[in-house]
Formats: sequence, C-alpha cells, structure tokens
Amino acid sequence: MSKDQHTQLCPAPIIFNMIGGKWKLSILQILIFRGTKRFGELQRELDGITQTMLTKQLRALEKDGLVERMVFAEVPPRVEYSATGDAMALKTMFQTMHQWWIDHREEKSLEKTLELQQ
Amino acid sequence: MSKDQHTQLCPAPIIFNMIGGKWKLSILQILIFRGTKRFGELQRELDGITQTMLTKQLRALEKDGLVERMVFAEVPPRVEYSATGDAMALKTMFQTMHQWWIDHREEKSLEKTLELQQ
DNA sequence: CTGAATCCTTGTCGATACTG
DNA sequence: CAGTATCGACAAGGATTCAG
Repeated sequence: MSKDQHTQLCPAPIIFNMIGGKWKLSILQILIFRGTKRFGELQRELDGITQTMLTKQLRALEKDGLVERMVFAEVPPRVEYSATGDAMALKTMFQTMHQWWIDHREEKSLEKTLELQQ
Repeated sequence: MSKDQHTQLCPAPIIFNMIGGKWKLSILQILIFRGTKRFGELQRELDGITQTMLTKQLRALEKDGLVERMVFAEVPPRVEYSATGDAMALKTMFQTMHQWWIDHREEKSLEKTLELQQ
C-alpha cells in the first residue's frame, strides 16, 4: 500500500476534466434540472455561447457518456439533448458542493460584510 | 421563484474556479490527506511541476482560504503549507466524486472490456 | 531552500462565414 | 435549425534565469 494510493485512485481530476471548462457545467445543469432541450433552446438559455462552442461542448459531453443526442429526421431538422443516468447521478455531487458552500463560504462573506461595517 | 433559481444559487462554477486547473486539485489532496508539507516536499510529490507553477497555485489557494502558509525565520529558509479547515471539509466532496466514479464509471470500463472480449 | 521576473509555448475560447 | 470550417485573441501553463 503505497502512500500514493489515494491520489492514484481518486477520480477527481478526471471528473474535473469531464465537466470543467466554461460551459459544460451550465449545460449539464440545464439538462439535469430542466430536462431535455433542443440545440436552439440550449443556446438561448446559455446566453452568449456561440454555435461553435455549444457543438464542441455537447460533443465532448456525449463522448463521456453524460449527454445523449437524439436526431429526428424532420424538416426543419430537430436535435434533442438530454442528460444520461450517469449525469443525473451527479446531482449528489452538486448538492455536496452546495452544502460545502453554505457551511464554509457564505458565513465568510457575511463575516467580511460585518467587519466592513464596524 | 424563477426557473433559474437553482443555477443562480449553485456554487459549482465558483468552486471549479477555486480548485480547478492542472495542479490545484493534486496540491489540495496532498495537503488534506497527507498533512502539512514543505515547499520542496510538495514539488517532489507533484512530479513535474516547476517552482514557478507551484508558487502561483499555492498563492491562489491561499488567497481563497484553502491553504495556510507558515514561514519560519531560519537558515536555510523553511516554509510549510497546510490545508485550512475549509479545505479539509472538501473531503466529503472528494468522497462523493469517488463514489460516483465507482457507481457509474468503473462498471462501464468493465462492460467495455467484456464487450471487447466477445 | 524558497521564491520572483521574464519570456515563450500551448490550449481554450470565440467571431465569422458557409452548408444540408 | 443545426450544424462545420477557419482564423484570431487571449489565458493558462511552462522553461529559464536571477535573488534573499
């Protein structure tokens, strides 16, 4: 049992690579908490993302099995994206982060505010 | 209660900014799970990081209140870094990620292996 | 030993134009 | 509507050198 055991087994860096970056987290949250969306809907709700970027991020998420892409053979074309079961299971992680923020960060901001008021 | 409520309150993007990047996660894990380390010890255990990068990452983590820096007025100079209470509380997050990985990723690798064997 | 300062490389992000 | 292709801007990462 080497002393590196934990770091080697820890998937945190891999997970951060999968859902890190400027847009992936927002995309996932929309699909997880609001359900299936079309390409255009996603683009509107993400406020500022370009088609190029949205396509690239969705492809990356799909490749990692977090997003499912469904193409409908219609005119005009329709493509829907949804969170996979694996992605839905990330809710727990979001909640853990949320709790950590409440317990160890919000109070800090409050303390600072109080200090400034003195 | 707008439909944007969750996204707006969610601290995930902020947390990702604080501990994301190529090295911060590894630095935190060493300090959290193995305890206080000197600058040189960290550099050796991080395998490949340069002095410049290690300094920059440590400064950023210190600024966010996740790492504490203690300078000893000795010759030769000695500087020790340790995880703060806030950082220690991130253990839960690491465990959540670890569990998600076990439940939703390891089996996938196994499935793929089995598919390839058929 | 622990760092600061400088310069350089790489990767991410994004604007624009074009297509089935 | 939902993309692809190309090019440029910028930030993150890294190598090297110098210093207390």
